[in-house]
Amino acid sequence: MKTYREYCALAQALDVVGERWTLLIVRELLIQGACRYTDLRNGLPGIATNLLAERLREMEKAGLVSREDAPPPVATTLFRLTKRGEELKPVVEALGRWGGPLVARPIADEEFRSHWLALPIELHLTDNAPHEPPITIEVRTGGEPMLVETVDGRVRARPGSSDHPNAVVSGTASQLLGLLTGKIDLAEARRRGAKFEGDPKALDRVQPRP
Amino acid sequence: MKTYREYCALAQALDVVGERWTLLIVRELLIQGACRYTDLRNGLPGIATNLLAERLREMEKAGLVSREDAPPPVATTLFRLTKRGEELKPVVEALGRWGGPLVARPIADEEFRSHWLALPIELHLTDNAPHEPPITIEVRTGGEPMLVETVDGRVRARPGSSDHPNAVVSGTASQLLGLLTGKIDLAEARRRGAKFEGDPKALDRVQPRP
DNA sequence: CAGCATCCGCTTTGATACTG
DNA sequence: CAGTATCAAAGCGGATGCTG
Repeated sequence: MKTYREYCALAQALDVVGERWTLLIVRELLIQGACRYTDLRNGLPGIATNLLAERLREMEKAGLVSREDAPPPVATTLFRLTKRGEELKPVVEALGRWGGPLVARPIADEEFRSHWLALPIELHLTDNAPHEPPITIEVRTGGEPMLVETVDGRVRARPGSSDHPNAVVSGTASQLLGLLTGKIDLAEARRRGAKFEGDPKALDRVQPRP
Repeated sequence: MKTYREYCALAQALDVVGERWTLLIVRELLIQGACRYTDLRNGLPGIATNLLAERLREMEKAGLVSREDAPPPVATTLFRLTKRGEELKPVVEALGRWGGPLVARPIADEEFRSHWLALPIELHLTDNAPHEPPITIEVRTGGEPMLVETVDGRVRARPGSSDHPNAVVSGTASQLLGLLTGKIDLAEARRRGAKFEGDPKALDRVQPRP
């Protein structure tokens, strides 16, 4: 990217992360941790492969990303955020918060990956009873299932499933997003076609209090 | 900008504000309030005039900016952030904070406008004695002077000068930035060529406490 | 198959000139 | 002052091919 050539922290930040795709690559690495090239491509529908390679090189040079060889038997390259790269989390969160209203609607003709739910979940959900025993909700939509867990008074989301979750929800991305962020209640979510099994109190536990 | 077509708040936010120049236009309007076209051009060195016009049109359509005719006798068009546009402040602050380390060095061959100091000043400075009478520091560098004031326990910065400031500092952008954000002390700033007149306690009042 | 590099057509940007 | 018009250069997207 052509630099703005301004002595201004904002402009210099944009010189580094303002190019197309860069912050979405950061999103993938924040959510998924260390990623293979192919994992990144799957999480970034529409990116041209040469652009992904170029961005990763630039981000490595800028100190945002490090490249490491996975130990045998995997023997593949892993990309990981550096400390400096992780520090972009507040930027991603601020943008995600601002963009929240833009996805408060049914999903249109857009791509979706279930692990993207991790962002709004960790942004909007809270543990309303941090001293109770932890709970787990399994969230199923589209591809891989996600686990929503209370831990240390925070709500965490990660790919995976559980043998004994307190509840299991499934539905479209917008149904689950609306339900989890408390924009709609369980009855409304069911009316719209979402499925919920297990303890409704688990949902109350993490939905943001109005 | 081509949209990412992802059902993700971050991607949708970037669809709106991710294009080149857009967040810098937001910076100008956040710092300066309502601006004429020419004011914006002056605060965005290097922008092509057709791009500025195009971005303003897009931002108006996206609901970030409104256009109003200034009352006589000025009779010019003013651009102003809408409520939705103002809500980008946390995004600009997060990026500015992340970019801070990138300008913790002498100014190189880069453009600088004194009003850009408002961002780091309001971001890093605090009123360390909110119950004392308010103070004012005049900051002179490059073009127009800036005023740094304590008000309601916060530190505010705006273009302008004062008849009886508690102190007046002048120097290069990097000297003033280093001094105000407490990265260097007064003696060091003077050693590097900055001038300071008035009450050194005014500086102590607002420099961030380590 | 994972991890790219190359090529090509299209879009966006930047610089300059010009206008009501 | 507040833009529009024009055009070259750079960036992007898509397809394809190469290498360990």
